[in-house]
Amino acid sequence: MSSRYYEKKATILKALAQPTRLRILEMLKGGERCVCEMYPELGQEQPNISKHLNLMKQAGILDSRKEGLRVIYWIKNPEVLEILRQAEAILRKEAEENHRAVQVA
Amino acid sequence: MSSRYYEKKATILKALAQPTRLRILEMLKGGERCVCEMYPELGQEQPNISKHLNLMKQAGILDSRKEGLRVIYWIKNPEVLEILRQAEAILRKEAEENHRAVQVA
DNA sequence: GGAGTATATTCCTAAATGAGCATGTAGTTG
DNA sequence: CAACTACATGCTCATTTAGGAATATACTCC
Repeated sequence: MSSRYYEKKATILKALAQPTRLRILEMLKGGERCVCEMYPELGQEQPNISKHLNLMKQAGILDSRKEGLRVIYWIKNPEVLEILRQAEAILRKEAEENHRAVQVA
Repeated sequence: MSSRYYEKKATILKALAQPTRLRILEMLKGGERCVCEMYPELGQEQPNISKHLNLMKQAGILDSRKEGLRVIYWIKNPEVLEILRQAEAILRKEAEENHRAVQVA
């Protein structure tokens, strides 16, 4: 596989691998949202959230449309949800492991 | 969800979101490997590969054991493979989209 | 068309990241 | 136990990243 291939794949995963962006995705799981709804709930500056949204859009994870003054974003690829589910599964397994480790000790 | 939760989830995804590490995972798909086999094939310095391996181990993605002088690494959680598959699916969809866009233009 | 609202872009800074190089450490073998 | 092999760790540097603040742009409504 070409170097470009791995870079593109990394770009997609990198777009998911950030706490604020994971929160945004969590919100968008429930359906599309405008920026104005998201940044207050996230407790961050509007420009910061816009940048995260744009980054994910560039990575092919989100899509958006303009609606009057507002811009509505949504999750473009359902595969993203599956990736998040698998990451959660790994987290759960680790938590169980640590739990056992404590009991053994 | 707590801030810590999103950080942990991001840590797992971040561990995957890097070209060299994706290459390593590609190699480990085929079964466990020692460091000595991997770094020459990847064309990178041994310390660099060791650091990537350790990072993924800390993130709960890989596990390792010592065998004589060598250290053998393998993919600990099969969920990782599913994440990679989903990322590839997104890549394929994007490629198709771009292909259509070119034809339309 | 001017005020107001929603979003995007730019600039700046601190922190994190990835790579190479030098060195340390653990295990093997003569 | 000395030389050697396989890895890991530490240091340095260039680059990337995330956030805030200021500013620009797009759209609406009077």
